[in-house]
Amino acid sequence: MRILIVEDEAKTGDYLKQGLTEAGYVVDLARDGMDGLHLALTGDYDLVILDVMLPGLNGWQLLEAVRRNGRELPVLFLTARDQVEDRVKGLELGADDYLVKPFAFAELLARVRTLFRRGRNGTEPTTLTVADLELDLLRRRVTRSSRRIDLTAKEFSLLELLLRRQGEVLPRSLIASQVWDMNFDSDTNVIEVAVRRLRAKVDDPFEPKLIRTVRGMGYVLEAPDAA
Amino acid sequence: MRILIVEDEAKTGDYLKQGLTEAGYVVDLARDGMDGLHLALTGDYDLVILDVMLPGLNGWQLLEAVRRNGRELPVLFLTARDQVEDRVKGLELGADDYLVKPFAFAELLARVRTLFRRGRNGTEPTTLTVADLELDLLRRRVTRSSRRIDLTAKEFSLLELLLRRQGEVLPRSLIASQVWDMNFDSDTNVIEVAVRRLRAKVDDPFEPKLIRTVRGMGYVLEAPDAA
DNA sequence: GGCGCGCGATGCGCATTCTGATCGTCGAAG
DNA sequence: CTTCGACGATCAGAATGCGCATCGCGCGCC
Repeated sequence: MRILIVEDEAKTGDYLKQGLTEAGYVVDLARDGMDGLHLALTGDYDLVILDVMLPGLNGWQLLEAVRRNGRELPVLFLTARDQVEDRVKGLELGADDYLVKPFAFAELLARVRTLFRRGRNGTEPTTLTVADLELDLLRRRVTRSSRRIDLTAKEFSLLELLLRRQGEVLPRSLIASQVWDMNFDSDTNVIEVAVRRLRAKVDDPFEPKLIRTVRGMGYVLEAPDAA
Repeated sequence: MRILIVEDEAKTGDYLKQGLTEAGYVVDLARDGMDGLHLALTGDYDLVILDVMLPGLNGWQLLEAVRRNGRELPVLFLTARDQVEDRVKGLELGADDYLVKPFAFAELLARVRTLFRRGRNGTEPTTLTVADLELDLLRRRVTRSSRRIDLTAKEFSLLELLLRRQGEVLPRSLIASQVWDMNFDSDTNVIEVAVRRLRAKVDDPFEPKLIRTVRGMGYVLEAPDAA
């Protein structure tokens, strides 16, 4: 299992390389976009981890070049929190997943493993679903009962979090730190409002309701079973 | 479940140690970075709680050293509010979560439990049971005899504590500090009231009664079998 | 430069929790 | 066996604080 990391920031790059090596992968590290592209085209990698901000050639330019060469290489994007636009671009270009910096290493590892699984079984669609609700990470599209739903960036991000951890009650502090980059100032209710808007789009026109409020605790997304 | 706390400030350290011990964990406390590192590498811990500001060796240096030794140890960072930079560094180094000081103890406890669930993948169970009573931590749901019971936040928290320490007689002072964030003012009877409400939901409609009062001592939850 | 849409802040209603008073019960001692 | 003291149980009203709907600003797009 060979992984190529393209990351210019030395500290992060070394850290990633070390961690993934310890996890049992063979890892190469390129420090800029041109090196990265060269390695990606010549080396025989099973996965590329790609920083968006790179000197020389940025992440999605690199990805574009790789795709033009007809490579099916799975790509995992790393983006800073304020580069959502880039992230979207990357996904449209055929990145298979992305991770917002800063991230927990365990999270990265999990994504990497998922990508490998996918790679072997042929390309599975990168979608998250619950009941008749479906979220397509690549196309950034949401449907429910086959009806297309348009979401804003925040709404999408929130729904994505809820879907990734479906069945779990997510405390507001967690949501705040994941979807916004704030350390929960309790004197704001942005979260409630965001949930309200999300519900208006994905729950109000449909049955059953998937987003449940757990008073004093947070929110869960789940298919309400009997009992 | 063994936890290592590395914290130089005596007050905070003692407070954490006491609280986590009462919650049922085995806790060691190191007062500086070098001690902490030594313990982290030699002791067999399931989680490290790490202050960023430490004499000798700071939090992320310690973390880096641990990672270099190939340890998969889950790490929870404690950072002051104005040390967001440090926090980011910590996360890049593979911290699994962070908490901004000052924090509510309940918040810490919740994070610790989440880390156990995720890190060890089920070492810490996601559901607690006694007799036909079942409590699902992730979904925050309670059932008895397969009948769904809706609990409020406080009720849930209280029942969770009783279940985690089932068979033990829990003094009121302990309950007060774990479920409420207070140091027992004896001139209130909130606990009795809360126990009453909880009993009304989980014991009154069922047999056998699981919550028992031990006069002069506190409360126990247990299945009243022979003995 | 105007317009529209997405975002975050303010004020209300209600579930939940606490307060305080009273009643019940357990245990010990006369 | 009876009585008394103390601790715990219970109840109803009060207060807290949470979650929701509405409102106005501001950014981005045309």
